Amino acid sequence: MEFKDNEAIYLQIAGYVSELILRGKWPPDSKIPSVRELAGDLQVNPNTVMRTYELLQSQDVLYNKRGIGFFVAPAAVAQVQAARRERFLTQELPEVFRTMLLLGIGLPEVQRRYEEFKSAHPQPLTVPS
Amino acid sequence: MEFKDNEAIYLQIAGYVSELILRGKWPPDSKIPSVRELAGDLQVNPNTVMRTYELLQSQDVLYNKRGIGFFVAPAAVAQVQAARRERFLTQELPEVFRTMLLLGIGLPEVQRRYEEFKSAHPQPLTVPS
Amino acid sequence: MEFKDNEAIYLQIAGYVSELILRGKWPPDSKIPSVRELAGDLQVNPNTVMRTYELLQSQDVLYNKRGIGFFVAPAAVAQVQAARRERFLTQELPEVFRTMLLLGIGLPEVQRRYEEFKSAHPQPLTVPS
Amino acid sequence: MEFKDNEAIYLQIAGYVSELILRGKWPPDSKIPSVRELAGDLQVNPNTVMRTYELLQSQDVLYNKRGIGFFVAPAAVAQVQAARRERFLTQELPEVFRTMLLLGIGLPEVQRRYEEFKSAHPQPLTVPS
DNA sequence: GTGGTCTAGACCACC
DNA sequence: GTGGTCTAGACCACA
Repeated sequence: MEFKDNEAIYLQIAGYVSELILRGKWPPDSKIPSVRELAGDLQVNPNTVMRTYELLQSQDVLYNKRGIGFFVAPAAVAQVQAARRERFLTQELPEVFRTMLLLGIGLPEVQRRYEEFKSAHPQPLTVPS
Repeated sequence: MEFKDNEAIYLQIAGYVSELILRGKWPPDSKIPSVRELAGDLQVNPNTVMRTYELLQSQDVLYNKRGIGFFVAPAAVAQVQAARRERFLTQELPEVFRTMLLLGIGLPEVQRRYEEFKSAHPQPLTVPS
Repeated sequence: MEFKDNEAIYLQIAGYVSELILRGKWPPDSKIPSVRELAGDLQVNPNTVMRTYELLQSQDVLYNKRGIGFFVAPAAVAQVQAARRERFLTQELPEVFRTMLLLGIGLPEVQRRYEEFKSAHPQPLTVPS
Repeated sequence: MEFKDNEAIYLQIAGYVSELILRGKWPPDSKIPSVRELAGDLQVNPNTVMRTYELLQSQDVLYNKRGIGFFVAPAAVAQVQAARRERFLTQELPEVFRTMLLLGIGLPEVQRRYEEFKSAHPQPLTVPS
């Protein structure tokens, strides 16, 4: 995994973990990789992963069994999805619209690129049924 | 001007200045406010504005005449616009599409909100003729 | 390290750092002294060193790992050397030639002094094998 | 005349004036352009030219007749030439040698370029007899 | 520990 | 008046 330079690594990992949960790769109540394991995989300091897990725990996305590990909270999917959706619709989309108007990019152009994008990324982003 | 807490002030000012240039409020080759002046207006330390101007100068958005002040680079508008557009189309839009697919939000929903947004923000983003 | 009075300290430090890299004292991908450490060694304010590192980072001579420190960019040597060579051959040398013609100083004189210089400065400028 | 950004304009003008004197374009005891005139030609603030003239006057390169103008000092040529030569041999040349060793550029290469330079710039740099 | 940002204040050269 | 540099000191997020 590559990390961008303008966002804290532990937040980028939080996004990564959230997405795995959202896509069902890490199902509810399943044990997720230990701090050290994930840290090794991602080539980061264990403290950093710890921070991610603590954050997600405080958001009720993960829970923790002492001495055993971290687990996906049952309501995590709904929880994450709702939060993500909220932010997308109220924060990100308006910002996108602002930029479109500023640059003179219209909906048709966006639409075109959307179709393009979809055909390039068939269905890897949905939850396997 | 209010500043967000999660982005460096000098970068927010850079965005602010860039947008003024992009909208034609500060035309090419015109002198822009002095470091101290803008600092006073924005209620920040002159060093902070200085940092913004240095950044924009290194990006060929501003240039400088010794002892006189900072000026808008002639190619700044095109430069800024091209860079902004490039980033939007190749970085931001795909990220938006990813999120849409992830959250199951379709184009119609986006379209609806886009119209809503446009009617709420008439034409404050274009250059006055 | 002594600093000249007619050039900004942070630029002199940049030259100093570049030369250490060029000579292989600070190899590619190696961690360089922290901002505070170098500042202490050179007896300057940390902000000043910070400025140097930022400059060199913007020139792709250094890169940075969050919370860890600054590192020599792998391509730094080639990068620095190429830029330095280019400037020397296209900017500095012609200026020297101009001066020579203006003052009536010929190549033999220069050659003589060059040999003199070399014997006074054995090989302190090459990379130790 | 174009000005570099890394040297004070009044110093660049001083170099320009010195060279004209050195080449005999402005002979000893001749009146040189007024401050305003030269400022107009060079597109700079008269204060800046004034500063140049004051500097050169303090170096006995120019002298001044109140209400009439500035004149080339009789000993100016010798004076300028000596100072220029001194600086070239003791400051500039050693620096050039340092760079050559650092970059691995030998005398033959320099010699080659010197001949090239000379043939490209026939004799425009000598004093007309 | 690391970098990153900001402030306050100073001094300077320059136009 | 302008920018440019430097210091001292503070606070913060991050690894």
